[in-house]
Amino acid sequence: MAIELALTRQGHQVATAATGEEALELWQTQRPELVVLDVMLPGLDGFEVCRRIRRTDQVPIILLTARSDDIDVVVGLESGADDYVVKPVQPRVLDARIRAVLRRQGNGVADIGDTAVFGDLVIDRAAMTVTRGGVPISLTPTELKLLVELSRRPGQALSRQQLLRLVWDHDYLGDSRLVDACVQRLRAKVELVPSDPRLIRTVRGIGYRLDPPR
Amino acid sequence: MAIELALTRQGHQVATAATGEEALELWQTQRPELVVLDVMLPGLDGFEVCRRIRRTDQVPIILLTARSDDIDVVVGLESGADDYVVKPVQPRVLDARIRAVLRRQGNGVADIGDTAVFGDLVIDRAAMTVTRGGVPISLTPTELKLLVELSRRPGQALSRQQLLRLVWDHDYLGDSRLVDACVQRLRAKVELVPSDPRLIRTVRGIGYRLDPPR
DNA sequence: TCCTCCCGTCACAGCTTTGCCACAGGGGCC
DNA sequence: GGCCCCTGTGGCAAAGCTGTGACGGGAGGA
Repeated sequence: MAIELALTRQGHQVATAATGEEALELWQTQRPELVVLDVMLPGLDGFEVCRRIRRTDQVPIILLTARSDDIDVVVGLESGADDYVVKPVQPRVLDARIRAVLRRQGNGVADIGDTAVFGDLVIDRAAMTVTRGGVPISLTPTELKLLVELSRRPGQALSRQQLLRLVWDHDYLGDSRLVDACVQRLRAKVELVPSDPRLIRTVRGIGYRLDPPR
Repeated sequence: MAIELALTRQGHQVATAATGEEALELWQTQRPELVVLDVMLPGLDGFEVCRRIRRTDQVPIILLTARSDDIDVVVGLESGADDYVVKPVQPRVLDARIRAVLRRQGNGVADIGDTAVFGDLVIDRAAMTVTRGGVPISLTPTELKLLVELSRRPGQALSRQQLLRLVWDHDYLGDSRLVDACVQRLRAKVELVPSDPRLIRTVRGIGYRLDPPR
């Protein structure tokens, strides 16, 4: 069938079933990475196959069908399918949808969300946690905010005034050791050798910069 | 807009942006569970917004558009979107697709279907029950809602304001001990040692976070 | 070499933030 | 109508964070 050919061309390994029962058997024996199911199958229809697979397995399922009724889409998705595609479909569209589903599947556990990595320093901006070599570092709110702002602009020198505005949210114009003091406290917790900072570098006459390693 | 209304009716909490820039800002401040993006936006278009969000965040994104060109679908999905829906769309179809994407998103550690597991704490969001070590814990409606919202974003720090919006549904700007009080009551029931919380962690200067164990 | 800024460092006092508690109003259920 | 549970508020104390000013050292320029 045309779809099988197209998927094979796109580099997927494909096994095909002619009936719903056959599909279930294939799924059990082959344990595929992803299932593409036509709804109109002899024997068990696609919805039913989908539901049976879902009873025990979280394998990604894409329903494929010529029926484009809204109600079918809803029923299909509520049977546990991950996507519902209406035929006719361009091979590359199907491929894109397959990859979207697989992509989502891929990062199930170690979800690298809003995270920045500098050497062995990991800044998780979603959890608002910082670890070095996997060991959590306890930072105060201001230190954390400062580090986050620096990490948003890696390798870019930020003036004290910019930092005051970003972190402290006030336009200080006078001379102040405020930023320096906070940077010092941050270095004490974050740098391996605080007296020889490798991450938070001083830019003389300007301010500070968070260096990406190497 | 019609879609917002429909989604609200379906029980979702909705925040709307008029431009791409606004969307990015909303995403950053509100940390939604899912983003629905129209491709045709003034300013940055949906593809670009999608790509920018994807640089740092794995939040589910559904692209919504009147353009049904195959190439658009492919471009959209390759921008990192999880689904691509062509307008006009029936509200319940959109809802089904939203729920499919959310279901697919293996949220955190041992999230089976609508159940979240944190150590020996099991939150069944379908049954709206919570057990610890198999023993049911009786929570008040507000406590339950708070725990559910936290469990939907495991490991992510949520500000008091975000929690007020999610759980209490009001935009409080002033200082309030409301969230703290509820967290304290929740901890008393949920934590093994309430004075040394392991699940609901305080993020000083921010708010709270539900930690996935280890 | 010397001088001049600029930056690192430190300690402390004030203040913000949070945990905890008690209480009263209100809503729901009998 | 009465009772009970839930919920929001205010207060209090403790913990911990933060900003400031002074001082010394070091880097860079003359």
